Amino acid sequence: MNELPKTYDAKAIEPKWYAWWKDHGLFHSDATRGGKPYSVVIPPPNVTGILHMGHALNETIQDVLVRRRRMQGYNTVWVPGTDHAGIATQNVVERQLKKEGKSRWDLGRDEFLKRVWAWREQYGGTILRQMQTLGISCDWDRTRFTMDEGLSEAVAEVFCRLYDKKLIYRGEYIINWCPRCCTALSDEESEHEDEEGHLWHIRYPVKDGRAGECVIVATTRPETLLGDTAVAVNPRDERYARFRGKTLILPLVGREIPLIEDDYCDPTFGTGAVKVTPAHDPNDFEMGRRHDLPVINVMTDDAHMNEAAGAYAGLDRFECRTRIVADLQTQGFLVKVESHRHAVGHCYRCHTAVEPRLSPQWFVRMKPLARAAIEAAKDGRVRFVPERWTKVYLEWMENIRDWCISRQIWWGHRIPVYYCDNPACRHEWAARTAPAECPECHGTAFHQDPDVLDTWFSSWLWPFSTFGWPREGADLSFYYPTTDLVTAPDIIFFWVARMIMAGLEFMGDVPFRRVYLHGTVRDNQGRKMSKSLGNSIDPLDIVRDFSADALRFSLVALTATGQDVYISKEKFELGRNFGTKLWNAARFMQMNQHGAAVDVASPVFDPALLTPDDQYILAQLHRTIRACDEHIERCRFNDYAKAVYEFCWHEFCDWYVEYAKQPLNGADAARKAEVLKVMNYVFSRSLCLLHPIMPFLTEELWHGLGYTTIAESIVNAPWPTPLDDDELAAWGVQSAAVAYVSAKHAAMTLARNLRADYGLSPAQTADFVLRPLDPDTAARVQADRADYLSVLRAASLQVETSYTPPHPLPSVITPLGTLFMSLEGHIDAEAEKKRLSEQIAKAQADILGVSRRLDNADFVARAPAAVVQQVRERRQALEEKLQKLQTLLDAIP
RNA sequence: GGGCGUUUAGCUCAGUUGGUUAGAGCGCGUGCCUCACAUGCACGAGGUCACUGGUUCAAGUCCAGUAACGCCCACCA
Repeated sequence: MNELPKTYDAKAIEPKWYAWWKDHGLFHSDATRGGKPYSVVIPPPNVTGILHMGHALNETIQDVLVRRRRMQGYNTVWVPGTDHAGIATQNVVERQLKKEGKSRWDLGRDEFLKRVWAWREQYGGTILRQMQTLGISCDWDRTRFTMDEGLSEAVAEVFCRLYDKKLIYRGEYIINWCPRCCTALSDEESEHEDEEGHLWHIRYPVKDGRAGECVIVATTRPETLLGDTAVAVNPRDERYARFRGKTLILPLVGREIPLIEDDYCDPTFGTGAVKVTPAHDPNDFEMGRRHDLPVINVMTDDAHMNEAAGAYAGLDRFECRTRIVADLQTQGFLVKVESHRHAVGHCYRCHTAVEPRLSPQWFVRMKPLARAAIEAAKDGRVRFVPERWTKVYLEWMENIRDWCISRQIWWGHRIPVYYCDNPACRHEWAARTAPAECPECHGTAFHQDPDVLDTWFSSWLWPFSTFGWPREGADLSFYYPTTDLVTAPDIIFFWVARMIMAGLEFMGDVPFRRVYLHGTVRDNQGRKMSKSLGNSIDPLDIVRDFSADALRFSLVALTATGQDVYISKEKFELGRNFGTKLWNAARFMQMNQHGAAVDVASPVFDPALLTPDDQYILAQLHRTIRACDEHIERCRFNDYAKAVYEFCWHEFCDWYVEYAKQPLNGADAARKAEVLKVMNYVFSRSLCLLHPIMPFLTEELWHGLGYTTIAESIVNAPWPTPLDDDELAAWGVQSAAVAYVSAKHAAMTLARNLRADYGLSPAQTADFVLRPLDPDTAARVQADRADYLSVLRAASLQVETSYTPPHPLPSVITPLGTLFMSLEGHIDAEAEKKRLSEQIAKAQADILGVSRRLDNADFVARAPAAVVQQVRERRQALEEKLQKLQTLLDAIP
């Protein structure tokens, strides 16, 4: 047992313990050891990611759950890893290339991929290292990457199974296209944002019509008119009845296009006439199909106008828009411009405005997969916390659309589909491993699909691919399904929902039993933390300036279940100060036991030596253990943190340690030993309760105070078991001790106030033994703060009624009574009579109010018995108080 | 256009299945460098629980409506 230094040096201690934990394999998991499984997979951060507050919150919560289960003796596994993050990572490396003046095309596919892997080798471990400074207890031996061999095997397996079941198909549809990343996106990857745009009203002349005869259409994207192949109106729209079957002339282009009728058109919006551009709008595409319209794509991959745009070819889409509007204006086609607020999709990776575009892509048919996933949420096999997310999940599931899974990038799992190049064969097939020949014609001339899969196509397998699927094994059968998933709600569709579908489809069971969705970390103004806003707080800065424990404690304590949390740097003082407090409490204990061994593993208390204060702290400890268990079970982590905080600080340090100073400095060796026993028992269990939130500090104190007799590391120390009142009574802990101490506290407060306010000497108030006051002082008290008298009476009543000493105790009642009487002897009889009368009136009114409730048959019949009992007790207390007041009043001459 | 969340002390927020006198941290005021801790100790001030109506013996809590702020979803050009 080394002496603890005066200050806690987190910067040295935290890395020390983390290395020690890893060296001792304390986070290692082994399915073959059996027991009750508790398993969690981390939401894999992007391999390009750097640690931010969201990660810190997310991972701290998981660590709390995992560490507690480990202490409870579960066979615990927590799988860490990273996601290859297709587009994001490719973007990073492309930016790097750009600095060298090159593009990925200059390198070619193979060379480029080598560069990405090299990048990943060099920087890909960054976030994992950063995560370790938080102290999280993942089993690092299991670290996975979504492009590891095994996980890639899982991806190919899943693709082929779905392909064979015809749940994967290829087709030409309008998809969300990011012109900057040059790839298709899924619907979820296109983020809608309201923008202040315009609605341009454009005149489309009627062919061979009367002079000036035209149909006016309204559009938000005038540049797409170059690809128009029709104008549509609602068949019931009388305004356009006379144009039925006519042909219109496309402005600026001169192309002849038909006027068609389609129910899609809403006569109340705009002019009721819609320009139809099948290659650039999903609705227009559908209309084009219904009416067999030609499809004209007018844009290139990077959203410039192509040859089909004629004179506008080569222009950027927005430049083109400006030009088109100007030309329409000068040529008299522009009728008017309205401002118009509408939602525009943006790429979730680079925020470029998405261009709806006709393109051949791969899709997963989702409805068949969704069915089981809907059931699983409805029948509770998967539970969401907070529960409201169930509805959000179901809403999405029930309206699910097919998932566009192909991406026109290079970094990712390449689509395992092959095309035979033999012109006579042209066979297409999916294969788990690279084929040697075409299975149809046995030719060796074939090529693989150039696209890669959406990065989420590997993430949705994470809960079982990380345990070795598709291969069978002890890990998979023992740890799957995982127990809890902890994540933020923004990936509920991207990831959570899809994992549930994949788990049910490929494993036949849900991937996790419970999903806890925590809030978003925001800055003090409620804005999302982001680099561009410059408002982000780097968790590593907090670790440096405070400590990882302080970071963790503050985050957990400030985050109410599922609510967003607003953070500023000062808020981490909460955790730091708490850590300091505990550190000092430990130092105090160490100073007082002088290296003596204290039995903390299984102490036996002597009921004859336990004072009410000892009993009180023991009772409160067990109350706290119970509260912690309950709060963690219900994902109320802030309540859990506050329960430990409140107990350790205000009950243990402020009350018990202060109380203990007397016996510790006293001559009674037996008492002293007993107090140390109580203290160490309480403190060691408190450290256990706190360990899931503050792992480093608790480990340091565990060793510093010699608690290694319980367990070599607090990581494996047994989680405390709460004792109920009967069990505590067997130890000599009376439940009435709690009432006694709260009354004593009230009495002490009064005594201190009197001392402070009226200059009473310590001798007069020490141990509550008050000498009779001299008349002058008593008069001053009376004149200044007469209300003390009534407070004193209330306190003395409380003491008298709330505690029956189990054995002789330093009396609280008698000294208070002495104090009371000493003041009583020097009061103005008339004023006191008036005061007492007022008090009596108040008490009577209170009794009346309480009685009214008790006289109410409905209340007695319908309120819970415990509540009625409470009210009865209150009435009785009030009546006793009234009686005492009456006695006092009568005593005044 | 749908759905959800929030509104409680000067600030940031807790408040569980309705139940005795609505809590915490920070800040503020007063007194303390008391031999674990000034990153501290003790005491204290501060609240018509957004508004309106309803249900109930009882409402911060449940219901309906209103307002403000925020978030998510959505193929009205």
